[in-house]
Amino acid sequence: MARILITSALPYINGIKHLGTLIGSQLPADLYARYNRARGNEVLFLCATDEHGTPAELAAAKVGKPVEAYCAEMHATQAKLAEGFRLSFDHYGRSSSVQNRELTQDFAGALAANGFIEEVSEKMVYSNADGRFLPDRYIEGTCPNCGYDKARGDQCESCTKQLDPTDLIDPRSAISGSTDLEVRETKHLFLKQSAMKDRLDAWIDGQDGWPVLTTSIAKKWLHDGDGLQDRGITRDLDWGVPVQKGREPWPGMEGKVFYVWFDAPIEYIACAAEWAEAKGLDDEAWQRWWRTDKGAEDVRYVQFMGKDNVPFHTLGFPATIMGSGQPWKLVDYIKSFNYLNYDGGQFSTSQGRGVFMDAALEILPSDYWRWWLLSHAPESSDSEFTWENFQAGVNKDLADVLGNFVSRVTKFCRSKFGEVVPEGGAWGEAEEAVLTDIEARVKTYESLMEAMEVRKASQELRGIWVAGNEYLQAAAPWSVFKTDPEQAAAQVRFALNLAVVYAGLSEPFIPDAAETLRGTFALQVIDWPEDVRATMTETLKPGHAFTVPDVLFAKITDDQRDDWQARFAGQ
RNA sequence: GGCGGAGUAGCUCAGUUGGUUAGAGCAGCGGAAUCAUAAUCCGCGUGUCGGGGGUUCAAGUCCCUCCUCCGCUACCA
Repeated sequence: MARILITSALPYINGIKHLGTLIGSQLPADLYARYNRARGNEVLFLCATDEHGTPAELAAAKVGKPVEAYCAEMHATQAKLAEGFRLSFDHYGRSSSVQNRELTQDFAGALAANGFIEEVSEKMVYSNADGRFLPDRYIEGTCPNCGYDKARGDQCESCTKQLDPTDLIDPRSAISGSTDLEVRETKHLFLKQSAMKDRLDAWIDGQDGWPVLTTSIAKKWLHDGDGLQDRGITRDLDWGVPVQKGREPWPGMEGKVFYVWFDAPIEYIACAAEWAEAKGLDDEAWQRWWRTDKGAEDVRYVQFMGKDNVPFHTLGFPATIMGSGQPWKLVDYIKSFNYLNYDGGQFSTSQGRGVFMDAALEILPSDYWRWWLLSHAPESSDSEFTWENFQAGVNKDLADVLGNFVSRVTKFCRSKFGEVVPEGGAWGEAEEAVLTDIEARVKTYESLMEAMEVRKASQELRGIWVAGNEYLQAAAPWSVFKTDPEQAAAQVRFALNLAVVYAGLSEPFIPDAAETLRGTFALQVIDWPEDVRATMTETLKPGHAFTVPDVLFAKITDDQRDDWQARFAGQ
């Protein structure tokens, strides 16, 4: 039994995430976690909210709440939505946890002790009206290049020229609009990533079979320009992990916090500690997942994330671990995703454009979203959500192919034999042929799931569903029944057991439907069909009672589709 | 500007290290069946594989060049 540690990129706390975020990390991570559990592997699946930083402070201020309270509320909201989408986290933690605070401070202390921390004095823009230092992009002004009057301090969106905040003409705070700005000297800690460049480079080179997207982004950062740059890991903010050298104060860094991208990945580790605490387990319980000196040597660690997160997971976090000199587990495989676009453009939080997690669950059950998103996961390039494609995909795959298969066989059985698995007859060549076909397909499906080929796995699963309809069409028990009821009984028995196999195979994609089928067939549990033939012969035996289910997946109508398309268009 | 990804049938996409007449699903057309959510099953695809040039016995697949779309570009996360 393998041990697999799975983490999904941490969703940021400042609001409800859209479907692109969901398919970019959490959903495929959940698919992989569910699959591995079903195959009997020991899984620890972790995710958490990323809570620190300026955007959280601003979002809290906007609704007039203390940032701690705001984060607590939003965490609860996101946790509830995650549950709604059936994301099977073993623990959904918070980067603001005590565990993460201490671990982050410990890492910084270890890095400093090993000479990987440098103190650098910088000039930053300070807003007197806001009472805070402003990150570059929170400074607005007129672009010296093109005259655009809403250029940001990091880049002008109009002419795309990269800027320094001091380049801007008539700079003002993007938060308050105040022009009472000044440049102040401030000291920050930098992580000397450049000193670990060769080590990181060799580590990336040593990885086998990582997605091109993952390695190409890492390589770009390693070799672009002057190579990997050192990175500031502290900020002049109130909300974050206070800068400390382990348990000791850090002279000269009073009042500063660590940068979110320093403490957020560490939360992957801290989250395991939170999990242990929540479960009433001791430290060894989580350390065996994370400390290679305490049992994590044989753990396979897989991370899921969108492409924007790749640099921090391939370079920043590994540098933090390597530089600590401590035996923490490094990631074994990074599955990265491109972006999901919405109906010809991008999802936009500010414009309310696209479908967000809360709205999605209000209009349709999670299985619909899970199936369509996973079967269209942006693996090789950005992909696009359109209502037409969504409607067509869901109706065809879930309602027509899978749902209707279950419906036709259970209803036919009820009308001829009652709500009980019929006895009599025996399987013949036709059934043998289908069995052989399904067995081969299941093997393919399993290897695709293991390779995290999400789209291809969904296609193979669909093919397995189609095989059931093909069988029924060819066997035609409704015709056979007229002359040979026993033979028809055997055919129906075969098809009913096929539905059980489908429930097991489909659970990672559509857990609610799998659960419905479990109830339908009055089974305690539906396991993964390790041996399809055995499952088919030993699960639903003659005389086993079942209940004809309601429609498994109602179809999306054209009216609904048009209505939603208009509703989520934004602006 | 730099870097990366993509450009294959009306739509969404597959196409291993170059090798038989370039594939799948959806949509469309024809047929079968009528158990089923008018649901299923079978059959039907002459597409300049973005343009051009090159290497090769052979290129969607390698090289060069150009075009288009998208992303990233390190202080939003």
